[in-house]
Amino acid sequence: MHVCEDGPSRSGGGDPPSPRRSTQAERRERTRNALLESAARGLSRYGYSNLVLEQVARQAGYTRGALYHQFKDKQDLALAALQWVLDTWDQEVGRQVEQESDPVAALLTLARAHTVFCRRDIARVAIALRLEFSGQDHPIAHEVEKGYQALTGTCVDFVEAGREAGSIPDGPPVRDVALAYIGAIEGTSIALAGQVPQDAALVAAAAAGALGLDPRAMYPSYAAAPKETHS
Amino acid sequence: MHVCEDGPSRSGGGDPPSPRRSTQAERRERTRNALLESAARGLSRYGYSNLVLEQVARQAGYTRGALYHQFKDKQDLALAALQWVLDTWDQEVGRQVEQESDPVAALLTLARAHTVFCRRDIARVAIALRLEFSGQDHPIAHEVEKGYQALTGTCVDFVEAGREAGSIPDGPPVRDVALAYIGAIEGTSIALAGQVPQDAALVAAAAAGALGLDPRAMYPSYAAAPKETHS
DNA sequence: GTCCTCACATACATGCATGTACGTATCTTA
DNA sequence: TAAGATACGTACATGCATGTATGTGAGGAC
Repeated sequence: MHVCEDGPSRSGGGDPPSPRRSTQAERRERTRNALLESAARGLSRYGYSNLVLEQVARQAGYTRGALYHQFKDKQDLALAALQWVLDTWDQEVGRQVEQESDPVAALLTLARAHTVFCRRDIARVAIALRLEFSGQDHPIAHEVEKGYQALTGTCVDFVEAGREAGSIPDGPPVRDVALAYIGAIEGTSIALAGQVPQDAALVAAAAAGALGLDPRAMYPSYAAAPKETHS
Repeated sequence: MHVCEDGPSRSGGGDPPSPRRSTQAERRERTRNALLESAARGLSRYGYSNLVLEQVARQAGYTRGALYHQFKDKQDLALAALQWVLDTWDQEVGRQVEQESDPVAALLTLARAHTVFCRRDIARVAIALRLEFSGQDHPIAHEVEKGYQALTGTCVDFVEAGREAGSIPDGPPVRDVALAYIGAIEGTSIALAGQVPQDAALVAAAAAGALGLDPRAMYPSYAAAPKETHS
């Protein structure tokens, strides 16, 4: 967002059709974002069918009129909210993962960053929509599955790279391991929502377990434990 | 159920007011079970709000009339279906866990048995209801939370016992570990639904990770994975 | 300043699922 | 067999949320 404030007054010299600053568009964007965030919270809390647009709009400080002015219908709003959450996820989680070179480090960073991401109310949007629409021929189902498939693809690549590098042991098919890894992260992140200090370490431990890695090597909390060398 | 079949024909001699076999109650029970199973599948697939009673009854071979004759309203049906699932879980999973003496063995048995339990359509009932009602003051929410708290209590006890026995390493608070363990099992079980051969081992691995145990010690798949005609 | 457009609010219409009242057939008791 | 109860089907009423049409006031172009 390369905006500064309002009150443009760019009354300088030669200015072609340069809108000094589109106050209209800015206003529109603001309310749109407020509606999207409210919708995302509502979806995460109540799911799609239980989501009442009156409450969504009210919680954002508007009425249903504003909502129907920006979005075609309820489904359109849900899709936009989902996209908004996925974008936020990419910014906050994907960005960190990209900076890791080692595949195992990337997977564990993803687990921890996702846990932090889940500390908000927005976190259960994806799983809620998936539970409600999975297996149906519905645009929302398709969008959610697309997101999951992208994530799965990334994880499959990391697991494969880790196995080739020898840092992830052989075992079940790579795809199944990746699915288990994702499921473990999601499940533990939701189960531990709010347990702020310990959540990241435990999610990483569960993720490590799905990958076949010793979880005690992951975080300092377990470092003090007696070295239980396996047979 | 101590029933045999229908067609009694107990036309022997002296028969006092012995109802040959309560055909009415039996009939009622049959349709009740059919409706409960249908409702459980529906809840697992669509959630509560998306659950249409017309479909529930139809899928069981009845109409909404039969449903409203047996259950007070939709909420009553959902509560009964939830109870039905929990009872089934106790029979199929809890029974096996009780027979384990070692706490770690019990926890891993629970993980594997739960995975097998989840291979049906009934499995997502609990998490679906929890997602839809958590944080609300609703009877369904209370019932679901009661079930989760019972499970959590059991797992907390096992983790404590395991730590005292030295088979589970020290680390985060016991309760957090138990929550992570349960979340890992749920998440992986759902994510791997259908991957019949490998699911149990991977769920056990994720659960082991949450507990701080080396997952490779858990299942033979990782012990000897030499072949693997990976493409 | 006039006109137009856009952002948003308000009021109305529609649909759909729930819940209820009532009708019918089967079983039970005498 | 007759009378009552019970299991279930059918038809109607209600509520609630969505979607649409219409109104109002604040920008922006001239």
